[in-house]
Order: sequence, then C-alpha cells, then structure tokens
Amino acid sequence: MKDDDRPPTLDDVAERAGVSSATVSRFLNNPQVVAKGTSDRIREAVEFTGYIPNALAGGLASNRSRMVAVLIPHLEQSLFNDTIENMVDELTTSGNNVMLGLTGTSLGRTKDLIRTSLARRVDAIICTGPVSDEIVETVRRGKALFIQIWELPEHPVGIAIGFSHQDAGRDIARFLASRGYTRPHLITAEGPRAHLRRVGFLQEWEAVGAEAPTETLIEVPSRFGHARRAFAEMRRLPRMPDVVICGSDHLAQGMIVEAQSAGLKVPGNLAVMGFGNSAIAGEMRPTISTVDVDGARIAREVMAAIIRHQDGDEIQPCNVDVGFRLIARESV
Amino acid sequence: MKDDDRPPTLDDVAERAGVSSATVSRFLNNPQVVAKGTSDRIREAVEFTGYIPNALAGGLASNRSRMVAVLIPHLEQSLFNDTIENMVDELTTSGNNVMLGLTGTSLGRTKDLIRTSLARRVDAIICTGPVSDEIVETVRRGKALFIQIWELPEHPVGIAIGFSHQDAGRDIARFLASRGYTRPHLITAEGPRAHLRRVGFLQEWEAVGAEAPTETLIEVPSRFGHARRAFAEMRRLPRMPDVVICGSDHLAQGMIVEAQSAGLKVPGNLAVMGFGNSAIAGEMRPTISTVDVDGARIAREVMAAIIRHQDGDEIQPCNVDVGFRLIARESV
DNA sequence: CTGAAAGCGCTTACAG
DNA sequence: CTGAAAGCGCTTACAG
Repeated sequence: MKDDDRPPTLDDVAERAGVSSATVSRFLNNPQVVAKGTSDRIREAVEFTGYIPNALAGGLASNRSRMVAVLIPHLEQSLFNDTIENMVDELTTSGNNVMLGLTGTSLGRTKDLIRTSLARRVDAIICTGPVSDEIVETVRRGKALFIQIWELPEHPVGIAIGFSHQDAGRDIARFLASRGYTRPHLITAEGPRAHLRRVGFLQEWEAVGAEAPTETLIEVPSRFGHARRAFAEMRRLPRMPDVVICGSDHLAQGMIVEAQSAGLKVPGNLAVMGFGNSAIAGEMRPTISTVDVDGARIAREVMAAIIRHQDGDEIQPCNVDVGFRLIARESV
Repeated sequence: MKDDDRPPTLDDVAERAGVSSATVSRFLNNPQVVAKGTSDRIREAVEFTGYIPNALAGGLASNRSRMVAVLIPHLEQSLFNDTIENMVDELTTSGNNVMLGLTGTSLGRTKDLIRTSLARRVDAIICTGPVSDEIVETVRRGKALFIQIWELPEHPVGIAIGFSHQDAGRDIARFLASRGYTRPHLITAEGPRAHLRRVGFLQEWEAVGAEAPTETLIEVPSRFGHARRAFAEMRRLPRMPDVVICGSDHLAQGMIVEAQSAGLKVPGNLAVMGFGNSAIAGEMRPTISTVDVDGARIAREVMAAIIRHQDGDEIQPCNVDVGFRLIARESV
C-alpha cells in the first residue's frame, strides 16, 4: 500500500494484485498472454490504485516512445491543416502521441526541432517543409522514421508521401486554357513547392496557352492578407488578366474579395483559381475552383509506414505518390 | 569508443572527455558549475560523438519532462490559433516541447488525452475546452500544472488565464446600441463560452437596446461554412435585422460574403460583428469589427506559470483576467 | 502462464 | 569542482 502522494507504480499494482510487476506489465501491453483470473485481479488493482503508466520509463525500457513529431510551418491558414488533423486523429487512435513543432519558414528552427524530436526518441518525424543537407545528416543519425509529406523529393531521406507539384501546375494550365482563358496572372509564394507549380504551369502554358502570363511574387505562405497588395499590383498592369492563379484557397478567397470590392464580377471579369481544397473553398461565393489533396489518404499512408516501422520493418527510402484532383467550381 | 550503430550515450561522451558521466550531465544542464577546462573537453566530446541526450531517461531521472500538453478542439479556423502559436513559440524557446491533442468537442476525448498526457508525465496541461468532474478528478491525481485558457471558471482547478465572456457580450451590446442599431440577430454556437457571451449580450441589451434580438443556434465551433444556413434563416425573419453578432471572425466573414452575395451592403444594409480578432478580420472588405484577445499576453502568463511550477513553486488555484478589447472597424 | 533480474540512460544527493 | 553509486519506473529475454 502506498501512503505518500507519489503516483502509484507498477509495483504498487503488482503488490495489490498479488503478482509480479512483470505480469502487470504484460497485462498492460499484451493482455492475451496473461491468464483470465490473473487479468481480473490486475484490472481490479489498476482500478483501485488509479494507476497511470509512466510512459517515460516505458519508452526508455522498450526503446519505443510511441511519440511522433509533426513539424509544420504555421497553424493559421495552413494548407496542411486538414492533413494534420487527420494524422493527429489516426496517431492518437493508434496509441501514439504527437509532438508539435512550428518551424516557420526557417531551416534553422526545423533543425532544432528535429534535434529535440530525436532527443525525445520519437518513433517518427513528419515534416512538411524543405530540408537542408545538415538536417538530412541529423536525421540519418537518429533511428526515427523520417516522413516528408506534400512532397516528392528527388532523393527521399526516409519515406515521402505527396504528389507532383509540377504536374499540378501543368494541369492547372491545361484546365484554364481549355476554359478559354488567355491572360493568366500567377501569384507565387517564395517556397520551393509553389516554385515547382509555377514551373509546371509556365511550361504547359507555353504549349497550350496564348500570351505569356504576368506574375506577382509574395512571401510564403500564401494567405488571405496578401490579396490586397497582389490585387493592387495586378490592376496596375497594362492589360487586366482574365484569370489569377493563387497558391492557396485563402489567397484565392482574398482575391475574390478584392475583385468584388473593386466592382469586378468573379468569374465574369476575373476568374480565380485556388489550391488545396480547404473547407472555405467549397463554401465561398462564388465557390472556388481548386486542387484537392487527399489529406485522409496521406494520413493513412503515414500511419501505415509508422506502424511498419514500429513493428521493426526496415523501410527503404521511397516516394509514395497520392496524386491530386482538380476541382472545377464557380470561380473559374 | 562506440563501434555499433547505437546512438552515443552520456558514458560515451564522458569516456572521450576523460570525465565521469555525472560531470557531463552537469555540463549539459548547469554549465556554470563545471570548470572551464573540463567544459571545453566535454564540448569537444559532444561534438565528436554527435551526442543527443535521451530526454526519456532524463525525464525519468529528474522527474521533469519539459513537455507540455496543449489540448485544443481543432486546428482549422480555430479562435485559439494565434494564442497557440504564441504559446508553442514561447514553450519551444524555453526548452519545452509541446504535445498536441485534438479534443474535438467531446469530453471523452479530452479525458483520454489528459490521461495520456499524465502518462507522459508532462509538466503542464493547457486546456481550452470545458472540463467534467471526472476530468478534474483525473487531473488532481497527477502532478502536472493544469492551465485553462480563454476561460475564467468559477472554481479553477489549477490556474485559469482568460477573460469574462459575459462582459464581452455586454460590451458588444453596449457598443452596438451606441451605434444606433436596433434589431440585432445573435448567432450562438453551442459551447459554454458562446453561451456566456449570449447571456451577457441579452442582459445588457435589455437595459440599453430596443427590440428583443432574434437568434440562430449553430453547432460549435463558429465557422465560415455556417454562414449560408444562418443567413438563409435570417432572411426568412419577418423583419431583417440590422446587425448580426457572430461567434468568430470566420463566421462574420461568411456572413459578409452571404450578405454581399444577396445584394446587401455591409454595413449599410446589414452590419456584422465578429469575435477573436483573427488575422482575416483586419484584412476583409469591409474590415471586421471584433473583440481582440491578447494571445501573446496569454502565452506569456502561461509560460510564467509553467516556469514557476517547474521551479517547484506551489501554484494556488486562481484566475488571471487578461481582459479583452473591442475593436471598431468598418463592418459595424 | 509467471517470476527474478538485468538493463534502458539519465540525474542527483552525498562525500570528498 | 568532481566522482561513485543509487535510483527513476518500466520492459524483456531467460528460465521454469
């Protein structure tokens, strides 16, 4: 019987149940291997003592922390929110916990967060941002599974689950050309992914499109608030574009607001293309044409990889292409 | 010298530096107590071995995990995003890591997440949602500091940092009355906080306002997507309200979009009041009048409490009122 | 199906 | 300022 206020340990439970602590541990982690009667006594003892296992000790002893690091740039207006929510749900359901890191757009912060993730001995690190050689080196040193999402790098470090941003750019170009647009305006954020989409768009547009696109560069990430300046710049162009391609649905929403506020009809006077299929895309007026990325699918693939890794499978570096889907709505 | 691929331990570093592992540990946690020459040798050894401390072992031995649980309902369009981003930044900077839990609106999930937080031996639990007696009981059992934010409960369990939602509702009523509005329409989400604001609004409106408000109930949380139905319901009212009070800026944004799409001027034909001062509130057209909550301030108060707790101070249950600020912009 | 015991990698009085 | 040693609370071969 414990009589101080220190939280009960496995030994306290074992003593009450009249078994060894090893058996209690087995009951907790692998119930089917312990005898029925024993199980009942242990269950009662756990209940009676109010035992909550110490996951620090468990992780140290078993060399599996059941903790997964999720590293994202921001929370607000993030393209990844849906994917992340799905992932956190799946992880929690499967008995893992999530360590959240906010990287901003700095590689330095990303590196620091990966170091502390490694210090926590997380089983896996899920990363959305770009990585440097130094980061790759750090990751290699640890034994955590490194998972990049929304990305298909040329040389995957661990496993990458994403899609081709260049293809997405291409598809958007083809789609807009097929709708008869001739004067596209590209708003590109400074990150590598947006850059890839831009390249894909320009390549394809050169093949299928009319005039060369005009462009605005904004800081990453593409947000609602960038629309004011971007729209103002667009208006100063010698000829007004007939469609604007945005790096996120939030930015697209902002452009719609700006356009309407300036008395333009969307899509009549200006069409707007979004990206990411955020919740608001389908709810805006007009609804926003966009590119859907299957966050639930990505979350499932991530979970599958983590579980294999936790079960001891060696995971070869590879890319998993989950594709994307262009959704035509009212804004284009 | 280690020759296998197991990550280097404190002993590996100690051996290389020619000191005991205790000294290395001191150097890592309390550099000023070890001699200059020794420090240099240890620094070199850490560098050479690529040592990354095992925080699981450290936490177990020291009984301080330097991990803090943050429990929020959602990621997408969350009122707390700004507060949370500030908090995660402060926590990370001060050497703590964040365990993220997504509670949804279910008390059951909240309880489960609190249990696993306790299992991880987090130093503190930051919670935004409502809590049940069972949760309070669970929390009492652990030694983690329990912090509620955006909330000032009658009987705080640990420390609560927030503001009076009822006062906010009152201030909104007074503000709208002072602007000459006479037919308010309240959109209230089903959560306890929105309910308190509603009560405050109704009380004050009865004193200063004209007609009794009309109302719509929506599910929690208040989101952009709720606007369609809410607006449609409003339109069916015998007399159209002249101002609509929303539980979040996102919902307010949605109402503006709906109103404009129906040919109404905002605020000319319909004024719109938001809540939370999200980034978009100041960027929308028209800009959204709202209630600002100082997320950075809340984050600082939270950090201060956590640091005191980690330093061993006994923290008495109490409420910290950080207040709020009504911001008048174009939409009202 | 169960127990005794070693070990996971740290921290921290205690002694010097 | 530093070291030897106990201990944090688990897990897991190993043996029975």
